[in-house]
Amino acid sequence: MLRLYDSVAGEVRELEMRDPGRFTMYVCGPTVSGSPHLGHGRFSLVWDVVRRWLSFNGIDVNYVSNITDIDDRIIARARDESRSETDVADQYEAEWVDAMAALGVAAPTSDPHATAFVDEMVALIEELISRDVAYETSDGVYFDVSTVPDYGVLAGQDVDSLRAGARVETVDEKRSPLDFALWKKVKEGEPSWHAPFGAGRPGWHTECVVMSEALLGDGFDLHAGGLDLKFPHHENERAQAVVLNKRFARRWGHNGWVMVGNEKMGKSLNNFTTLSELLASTDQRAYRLLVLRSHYRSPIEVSKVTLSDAERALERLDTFARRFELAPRAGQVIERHRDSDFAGVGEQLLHNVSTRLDDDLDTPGALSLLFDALSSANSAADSGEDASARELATAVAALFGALGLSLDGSSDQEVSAHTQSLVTERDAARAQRNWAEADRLRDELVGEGWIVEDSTGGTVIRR
RNA sequence: GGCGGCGUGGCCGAGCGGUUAGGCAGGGGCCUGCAAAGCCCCGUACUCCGGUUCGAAUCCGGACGCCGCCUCCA
Repeated sequence: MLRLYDSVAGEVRELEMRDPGRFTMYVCGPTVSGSPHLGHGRFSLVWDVVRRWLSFNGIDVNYVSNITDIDDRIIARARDESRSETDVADQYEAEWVDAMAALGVAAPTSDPHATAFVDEMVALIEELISRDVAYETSDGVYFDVSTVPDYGVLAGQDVDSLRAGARVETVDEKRSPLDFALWKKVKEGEPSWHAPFGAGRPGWHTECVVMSEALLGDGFDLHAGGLDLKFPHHENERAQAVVLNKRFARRWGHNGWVMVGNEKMGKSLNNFTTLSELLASTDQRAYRLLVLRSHYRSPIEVSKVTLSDAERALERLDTFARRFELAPRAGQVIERHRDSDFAGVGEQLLHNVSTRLDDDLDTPGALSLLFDALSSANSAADSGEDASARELATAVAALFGALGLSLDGSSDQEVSAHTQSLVTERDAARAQRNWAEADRLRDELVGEGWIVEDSTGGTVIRR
């Protein structure tokens, strides 16, 4: 079973399942107030890999990831652009869905929208008020963090030190600067929902508690997201649940940032590359490979250099797939372990890779094994050991598939009659050892954009 | 101010006390008519200074540099 670093325990722990064989995970999704960027891509890819790995191992994964479709920034943009909040949210949700599909991120089992759960949020807030852990002010309802004994576990600090560093002035009626909004009362021109404590909209932290509990039930197995959500978002979610004696999430996982020139990429720094920009200019698999190449908790540097680096590695993988005609195995959505993919030396590879991945998702370690195996398979094939070469190659492809990376072994291209005749002529020239003519024909093919390679079967071309 | 993280060879990036990470780029070689692909070999690496140890990139202490969280952010 997969072991992952748990942010509350502060150590790597084996995941546990509330219901054996069925894994429940909640990943905080995007606020659809703008175009998704590389940071969104990273968290999606990381947790997609976790999901795929569990699934590959025969576990049914219930993967919930929300869409926050009401929020201050959505309202601000709607106002700036003189359109409705719904319009803004719909546009960026559509962009989100497209980007996820392009990245090969499997669609969530459920994708709850915050606006569809407002009634449940209101009910939760009422309960928190009745328990006297939340209080109303003139502009909203706030959660009193002093009522949660271990508030700060995720931040790794106690309440006093958090309070000391708080950069928010206590100019309102909040009891503590750390208290956070459960409900924001409506202001002029804002969308709102009715509530006993005044019309308004839910706070972000309340949304995820309600949606995760509603769809996965209490004590679900893993709550994950980007490191920047650890505090205060996840801390605050947890506070609301814990104060009501709920177990909430059994494990908490956080992935590292995307860095841009030594700075964290983020909305506040306005230094982000959108996913559509990325996907328009690179192989769609390049970012996934980049993400897999570093540990999920480490920061990653995404640049033109690291991306093109990944693209070259993909070319090598595709060449490999072509050599072993692995195309039929490519591009499957959620792979399940199949014994037929892992025979002989391939089974050994599966074992070794599993050991790495189960150890806090050591994808860099797994990749190094896969690349080693790739070389070994090529080597075996070079020396005519076809059986073991094929065992390895099949396993390599299946394991890349398990990580969501499909190898493109396709070679069928549209070849015009003219191009085909050049190929035929070249083979004839080569048969006559007329190298000058063969080279001239090769140059002509290359001039048309083909990559030309000689094989035992003659000239092979591809784009 | 509080808390946390990082500093590895040209670049990216693993490493959690002793043995090859891996990728990309570069050099040499094998194979090939020449290429391409593939395979093999190679590189000045662990910020610095102390310490622990038979042995440290890896543990401890210190210095320097960098980043993040404590506010919306994946």
